[in-house]
Order: sequence, then C-alpha cells, then structure tokens
Amino acid sequence: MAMTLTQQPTAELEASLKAIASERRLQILEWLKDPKAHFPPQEHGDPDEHGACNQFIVDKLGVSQPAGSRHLKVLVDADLIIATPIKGWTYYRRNEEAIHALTSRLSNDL
Amino acid sequence: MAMTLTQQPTAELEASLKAIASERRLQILEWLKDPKAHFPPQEHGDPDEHGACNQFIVDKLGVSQPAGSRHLKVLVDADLIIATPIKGWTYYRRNEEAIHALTSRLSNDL
DNA sequence: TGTCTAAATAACAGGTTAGTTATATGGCTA
DNA sequence: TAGCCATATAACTAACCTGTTATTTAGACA
Repeated sequence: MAMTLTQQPTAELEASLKAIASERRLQILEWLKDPKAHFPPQEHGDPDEHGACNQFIVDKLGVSQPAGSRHLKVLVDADLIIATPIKGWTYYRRNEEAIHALTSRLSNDL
Repeated sequence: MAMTLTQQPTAELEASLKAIASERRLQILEWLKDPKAHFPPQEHGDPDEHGACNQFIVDKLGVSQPAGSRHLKVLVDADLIIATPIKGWTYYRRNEEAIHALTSRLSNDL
C-alpha cells in the first residue's frame, strides 16, 4: 500500500479540537448534517449543496449576530465547514472530508 | 442487537474535548501509551500496570509541579486517565475504554 | 449612483485557562 | 511520633474565550 498520509502537526490537531470543544459549535455541525430539516426554506443557495445561511444559524443559536458569526468563523478557520457567499448571503456546509480526517486521526492516534 | 448505549449528554462531550484540546495533554496521553519507552525506570508501580508517576510526567512536560499536576487532574476529571497512589507516589495510566468510547462517539456523531 | 442589508470588525466586560511562586497536606519511613 | 517528600491547594497574573453593542464594509439592486 505505502499510504503516505503526511500527518498534520499536533498544533493543528489541537486547533481542530478547540474548534469542536464547544456545545454551540457541536450544535452547528449537527444542524448542518441536514439543513433542510433544521432551517427554514431559503431563496438562494440549495441547502443540500451550499448549506444554511448565516442568519438562520445565528438565529437558531440564540446569540447576537457577531457572536454567531464568530462561531462560524472558528469552524471555517479549522476547515470543518465551508462558506459560500451568494448574492449577499453566506451559506455554510460541513466539510465532510476534513471532519472524517479528524475523527480518523483521533481513532488512530488518540 | 438492540444495543442501548445511553449516550452521554453533549455537555460531557464538550468537557472531554476540552480536556484533549491541549498540546500538553495530548502529549501526556501519547507518552502514556508506552510509559517504559518514555520515562525512567521507577521503583514502585509497574509501568505497564499503573503507568508513569506524577514527577516524571511533570519533569518531561517542563512546567512547574502545580501546572503539571493540574494538567493531569484535567485528564483524570475527564476520566481519560486513571490515577493510582502507591507509597506516596501517584501513577497515571490511560483509560483505554473511555478513550475508545470518545473516539467512537466522535466517529459516529461528529 | 445611491441605498439597503448581510456579514465582518471594533471595542469592551466577565469568565476561564495556564502559567508562576509559596504554602499546606498527608502518607511513608526512620 | 517526628520528619520528609510527593502532591495538592492558594493566590496571583497574563492571555484567551465568549458574549455584548456599535460601527464598518461590501455586494445587490433599484
């Protein structure tokens, strides 16, 4: 096989873990598994393709707009969700590859 | 089958994640995979059975004694390592069951 | 071009984390 | 039982996190 998976350094693992070590952000990731089930219908941006929009997520979190946006930014910075701006709104979806890479590494290395 | 794994609440998952979201504590868990390979020989407490003693871990971390002990306490409180006091020393080993339960849950739920 | 609005940034407060040094605790051991 | 030594606790500081309100930015569109 000779799979040469160059492993990210421990510092990046720590960053990913800090990103998910938050009830709010775990909740966001959970909601984004099925945006149509958890958020109202939206005009632009197919929920299945692009995810849910910033406002819906912020509202559902029940925090202020800047607080919600910052939680989303933490997840984006950790590469666990992907942002897509469309016509003035920003949609967020899970980065399933990165999430799987993280859980795999934890299963193997922790 | 009917496996009724009563799932711990999200708050506890957050606590476990916070416990491992630290380079220092990830390092400790890594060392404890093979105490004999990472720490000097110790008089009491079989490394394979009880793990490595507080002092060795603190020394290897390179922080003060209270700082090191507190990192260990965080991992103990999260049930990820197990403390065994023997003749005045305290030995720490990995709680493989709990660690596996955590990585399993993350693989399934994240 | 000018306005509207979603999202980002700034500035601040309160709580938590991680480090320090100093001190207390408590079980061995002589 | 007296002292010692490993560990825990206390007290403090600096940095970080999460929330707030106010303001800025920038794309859409009329």
